[in-house]
Amino acid sequence: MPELPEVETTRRGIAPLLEAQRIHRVIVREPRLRWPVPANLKQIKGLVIAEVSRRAKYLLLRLERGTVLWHLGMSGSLRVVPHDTPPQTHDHLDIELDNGNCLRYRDPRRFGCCLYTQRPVEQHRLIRDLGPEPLSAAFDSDYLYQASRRRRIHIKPFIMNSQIVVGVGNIYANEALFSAQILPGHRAEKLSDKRYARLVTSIKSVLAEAIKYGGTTLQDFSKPDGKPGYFRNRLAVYARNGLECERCGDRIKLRQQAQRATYYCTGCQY
DNA sequence: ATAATAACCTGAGGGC
DNA sequence: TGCCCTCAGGTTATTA
Repeated sequence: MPELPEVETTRRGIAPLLEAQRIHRVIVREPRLRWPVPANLKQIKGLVIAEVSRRAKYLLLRLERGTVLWHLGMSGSLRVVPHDTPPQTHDHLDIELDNGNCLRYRDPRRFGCCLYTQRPVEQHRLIRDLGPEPLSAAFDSDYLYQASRRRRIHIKPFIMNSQIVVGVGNIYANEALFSAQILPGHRAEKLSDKRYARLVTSIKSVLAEAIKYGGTTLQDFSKPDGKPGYFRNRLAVYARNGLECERCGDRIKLRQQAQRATYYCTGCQY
């Protein structure tokens, strides 16, 4: 499900309800996630949540001691509800707070994970080798151009590689390449520095715009308040195959690329 | 080292 | 109504 805008939308929704709150207890109904929910998660009982931050698509609950790393996988979502709210199917995990609320995790496909580490989270194996944040100054055209040299991989899976840049999933890779007018099947090494400058600008603007609209709701995703994200109405190519391109009027095409649906316009992407 | 593929899961939707 | 097939927002592990 969630790409960076959906995770950031989730973070903004739950942070004010969690920060400065003390954890009352942890309830694990289904430990079989992407990685099994570890026994040490129970150790967070009694700790105060200092800050809810984000790195890539990971939500980080920074506690007074240690950090909870939370990934929503393809179908995960988080909401804050009164702790006596009856859990529904696929509500796998609750973090109850002293104030009577609980942070509830739902994830039908169980591709997400919830881990706890007391070591500096930057050194965690899931975090350590990640590329720069796409909305940071470190992600610029010079960086991306240099990273692309002697890379024969197609540009679309290249920008979806979290070691190159984080947070760009299938929806926004399609949208950013359309915005930059770059065909997704080009080899990364073939594109000029000038075209990378356009691509970097497009990635930043598409992600920032999607955050502004609260993310994209296709099926599972909803914001922590239960409402959908409205960026779906602003998608230019994703899930629009056969429809007219808003820029040139050609029909949007669909093909498979690295096992993912790729939407593009041969009229104006080149 | 890099790139392509398989795998992990459940649910929704379409065709018959 | 039900069965079978395909597909879905991610990432890691395995293979070439």
